[in-house]
Amino acid sequence: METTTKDRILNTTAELFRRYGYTGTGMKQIVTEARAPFGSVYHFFPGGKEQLGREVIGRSGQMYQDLFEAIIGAAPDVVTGVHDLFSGAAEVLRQSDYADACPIATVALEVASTSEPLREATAGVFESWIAAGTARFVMAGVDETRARELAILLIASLEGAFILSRATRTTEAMGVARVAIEQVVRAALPS
Amino acid sequence: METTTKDRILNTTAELFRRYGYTGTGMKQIVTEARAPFGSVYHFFPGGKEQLGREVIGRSGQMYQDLFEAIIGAAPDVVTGVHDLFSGAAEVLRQSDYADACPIATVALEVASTSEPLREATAGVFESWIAAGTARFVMAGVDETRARELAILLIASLEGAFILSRATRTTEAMGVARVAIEQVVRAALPS
DNA sequence: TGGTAGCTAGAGCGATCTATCTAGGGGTAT
DNA sequence: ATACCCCTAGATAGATCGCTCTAGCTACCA
Repeated sequence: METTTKDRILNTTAELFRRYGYTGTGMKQIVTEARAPFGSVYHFFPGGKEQLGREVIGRSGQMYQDLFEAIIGAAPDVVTGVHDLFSGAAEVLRQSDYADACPIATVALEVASTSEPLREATAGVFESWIAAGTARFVMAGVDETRARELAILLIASLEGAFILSRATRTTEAMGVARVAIEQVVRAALPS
Repeated sequence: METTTKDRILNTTAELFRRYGYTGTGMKQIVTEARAPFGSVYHFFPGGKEQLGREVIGRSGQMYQDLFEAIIGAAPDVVTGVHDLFSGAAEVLRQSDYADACPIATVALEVASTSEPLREATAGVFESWIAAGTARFVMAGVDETRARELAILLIASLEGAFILSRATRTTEAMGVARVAIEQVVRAALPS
């Protein structure tokens, strides 16, 4: 696992973006942390920091989508799945001393008005998360339109709870969001 | 209005933070945009960028809280107030070409793991927003514990919807969050 | 009129930023 | 062995970062 230099660069950059954001993460910092030679970064990513950013955003987005689907897939029903999702997020926050939250949100807010390619990359991730969530709710018997609304609400609440939790160093918001979304989802399921 | 140099610096910095974040905003950029001499920034804020950041966070937090209270205060009931709040946010997003969202969220995510004083400043803002929201729901007849949960859920959903809206350049998430929170609040009110 | 405080004004310092450059190592194919 | 290519390696350029410094302007008071 992670034997190649390129993989080390991608993984390290993803972790640094999650904690310090896009502008807050330097190329020097990336190569140092990844134990990679400086020249290798521009060999693998000739488009520079922006190209590296695009690939990291896409990769992190896919990895988190896989994680979401694994968590919800392992649960006996979709309400329990939602519960496990928020509980898992709270657990990661606590274990990382409130450093590791969503790998996309920070970058998304930073680049929304500065880099159109990066903004599109974050939008693509959110769209695919929404699509995945919609599919899961449809599978549980919710009609398409309502399913998409539930998916958007779930993701928005999760992201918002991440912000409040990281700022206050508390999982209170994550717990509140969990209970609320559980109830909304339960009410939307066919009886 | 905004006659003094100090006020111009504070207002300009607040606007730049909202669009480009904390690390993405430079001191040179601030003085240029504010048409202020460079020395004045360090005259008024001897603590440098961090002190300026703290004051801007506190000020923006207070201004937005006043705005929230004005919007909700002008509404005939609290559900309509919630409606107007989300609608207003969507309107500002559209009018600013999805540049102007929450002035605190971007900075909060950026500094959470890099500057403890700034992190505390953002936490203080969120706490006071939660307190204000809680008070409003209590006034509408909701018991204290549930009122705080509603306030947290409201703020988290709003912040999350800001992220999705800015990234996708759509107000869909803001609309979905609006309807959902309206219903949750309505259900929590005494009948 | 001279002194003082508050603010303006911007040159410039050291550090750090992203990115480019050249040079060389190491494996594979011929 | 030789040629070739992928990748390593890091010095360094040029711009920008936050910040410090000195000097001067303006208004008010003695």
